Order: sequence, then C-alpha cells, then structure tokens
Amino acid sequence: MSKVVSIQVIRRLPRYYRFLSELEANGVEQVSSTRLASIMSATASQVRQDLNCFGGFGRQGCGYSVSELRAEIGKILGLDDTHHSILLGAGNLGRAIATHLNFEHLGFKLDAIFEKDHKLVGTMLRGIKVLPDDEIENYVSTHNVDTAMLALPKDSVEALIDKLYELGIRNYWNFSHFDISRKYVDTIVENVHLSDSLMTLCYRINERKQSLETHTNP
Amino acid sequence: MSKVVSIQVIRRLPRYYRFLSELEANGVEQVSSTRLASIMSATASQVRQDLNCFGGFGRQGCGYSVSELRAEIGKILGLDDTHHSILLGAGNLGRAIATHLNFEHLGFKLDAIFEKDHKLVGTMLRGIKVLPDDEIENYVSTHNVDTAMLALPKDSVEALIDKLYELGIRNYWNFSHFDISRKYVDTIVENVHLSDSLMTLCYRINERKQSLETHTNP
DNA sequence: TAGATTGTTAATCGATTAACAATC
DNA sequence: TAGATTGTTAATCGATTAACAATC
Repeated sequence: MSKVVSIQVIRRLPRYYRFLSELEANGVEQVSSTRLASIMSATASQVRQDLNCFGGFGRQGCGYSVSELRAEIGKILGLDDTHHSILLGAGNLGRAIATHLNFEHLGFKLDAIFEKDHKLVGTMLRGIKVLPDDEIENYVSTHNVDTAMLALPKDSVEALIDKLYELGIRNYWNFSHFDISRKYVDTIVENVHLSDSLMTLCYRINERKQSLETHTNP
Repeated sequence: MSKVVSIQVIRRLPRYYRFLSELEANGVEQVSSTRLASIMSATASQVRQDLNCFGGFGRQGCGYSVSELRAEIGKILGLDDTHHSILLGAGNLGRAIATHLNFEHLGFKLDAIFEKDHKLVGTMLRGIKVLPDDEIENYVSTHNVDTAMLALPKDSVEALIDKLYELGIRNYWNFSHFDISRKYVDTIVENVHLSDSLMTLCYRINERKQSLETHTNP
C-alpha cells in the first residue's frame, strides 16, 4: 500500500508534465534532475524526491528518459481516463472553458452543457448542444456523470449544488465563490478563484513598490 | 521595517477577505479566531498568526470587528489602488475575464483591450472598445500601464511578452502556458493554469477511487 | 574503470499548532 | 471579578535541502 503523497507534490505534477511535453516536442530525449529542476525553478533534490514518491523512473548516471517520464506522470495523473463531465453555465466563462481546454487530454470528457439563459440554449459549443437548465435532473439521472464544472454566478450555485449532490455527483470543478466542500465534506472540489489570484497580484505589486521606495529613501 | 510575509499567508488573505465580506453582508459584527478558523477550514492559531503578521487587529476577550478586519485586509492587499491594466486577447477567455471581474474592487482598472482577430476589433466589452493588436506599442508608450493580462494561446505569447517587457511592463496576469518569470526574472507574474487545475482534479478523483477499491477489497 | 547521476537517508528549515500570560 | 479571547512564545510537524552510497 503506497503512502499518501502530499498535495504540494501533486500540484507540481502537472507542471512536470507540461515541461516534459515541451522537452519532448523539442526532441530532447534525456533529462537530469538538475536540468528539470532549473526548468521548474526548484532544486534537483526536490525533483528526485517528488518522482520517487511514485517510483524510480531514472537511471543512475544517465538521468530520466523524457518520453518515459512524461508517460509515467500522465499515468499517475490519470490523463488517459474519461471522467464524464457536464458544464453548468454557457456564458463567457463557460464558453471559454468549453472551447479552450482539451478535456480529452486531461482525463475528462465534456458530455453536456446546461444554461439558464434561453438565448444561449440551442447554440453549439465544441459540437455540444447547449441544453436548458431544467433538463439537468433528467440528464444526470439517465447518464453517467462523474464531475460537474460550475461556471455561473455565486447566487445561483447553492441550490444547484444541493440538487447535483442529491443526484450523486461528488466531484466539482468550481469557478464560483460558493464553498462546496464546507457544506458537503465528502466531495472533491478544485476551486479556481480568479479574483483571489488578482488580489494576490495586487499585493505583490504593492509589496515590490514599497520595497523599492524603502531602498531609495532609507 | 516589517519582515517578509510568506506566500502561504498572502494567498490566504483573499479568502479571509471574501469570508469577512460575507459575514459583514449577513450583519455579523464580531468574530473570534475560532469561528473564522472554522469558516476557513484552519486552526484558530493559524488565523491569529496570520493576522498578527500585519498588526493586532483584535481585542482580547471580544475577538475581531468584522468590518474593521475586512477593511484592514483590503488595505493590506491594496484593493483601493488603481493599477492600470490592459487585456491582451478578446476571445472567449478574454471576454470572460473582462466581464466577470470587478477590477475596481480588486485593485485594478481595465483601460484597454487588444485583439488580433479583425472580426472582434471594434466590439465593446464593459464599455471598452476592443483595439487592433498592432496599436499595443503606441498605446503602452503613451499611457500609464502597470499590468498586462494575457488571455491568448501560448504560441503568440512569447513575442508579445518580449515587446511588453521592452516597453517597461513588469506585472503580468498570465493565463497562457508561457513561463514569463523564467525568461524575465524581474517580473511579477500570477499564473492561472486552468489545465493544471483540471489535471489535479483528475488525480484526486482517481486517488479516492483507488482508496475506496482498496478498502472494499483488502 | 572513471564520471555522472540517481535513489534514499539524514539534516535543516520553515510553517503550523499548542500553550499560556496579557487583557478586554 | 470571572470568562473569553487575543497576541506571542515555544513545541511540533512536515517539507525542503543536503549528502552520499549505489549503480549505470
């Protein structure tokens, strides 16, 4: 039985995967932990520790095979899986999500899209017809749905979650500000909080500005 | 001179801010570190340590004033500032960003939007006219621009960054996969990697699935 | 074999948690 | 005053880094 891997390590896996994909695309065949570390802005020690959570993928003296390591990390992440998912909300954000992402290469398949606004219902997104949101219940109870992706304003989310949870959905990709995992503790939720990210940027900009001022006027 | 605050603490500040805003909207006037901790899924110790990085905002025996603390954190984050920003890319993602976010409450002001696709140039977004991307250079050199927000596909990003950097822009909100801070180390970059988030969700879903299987078939 | 680089154990560092005196 | 809760110091825990034997 494998030990639990810390969330810090997990969150680095997609970055390893991306950088390895790039190296592979550039025809690089072997990579050392030192080189990978410099790409990741990390230490070689960390790279080796991270990878050895999952197995010994390298060869002493030679380093790691780029294509092998990329494939291994893809397997660890489960990118070949097909988690069936539905998207709630076909506004600008929902459309951005639906059109931007290669779900099939990320372990998911987007099967259906639901939207409240009648003007958007019936339009097509990536070959998927946008359905009216009063068909959610019927759809979820007649299809295999693993994951719900929420791209709608906060106020409409809570009631929707209640319904989705009751219908058995436990995995959420959440762009709203509603705190799903506090209400339903047995869910898996990945939050994307765009405004948190902007606020952090704001802080960091100011932090530097202040440190520059302090250094010039000491 | 104040000590440097760790990035972990910084990234919690927007969450404190959000939850305090909610409490305030619900008419709550006082809050203890214990209650705040339960909302944040943290310990009371952590809450007090976090806040005391910036000052003693509480009163022994009483707790924290919700509105005061919210205002203080807003000030720490710098949400009353007006960092002038431009958005590059008016596709679905760019439009989602432009329309979803209250820049004015997050320390920013969106002044201009640029787009390569001629079909989108000239359309309006939040009252801002979308300009053709060959006007970027002229605009940035004649206006005060603090921050660039990048909502375009990776391949077009590197050349664009080179130009923006040369024009003096050092702060970036980056949705692309191009690693800005590796090439330009004196930049401040907040990355939003949607596909990383999805991959992490994929891992976590599989992780649970496996642990359930192990527990039922030991 | 010599050089390079891994896998892994040990040391260090920093973040989180606990404890408690100060004080409202 | 007694009860509650902060601010802050000390203890713990876990993640990162360093070191080095194993080995390609």
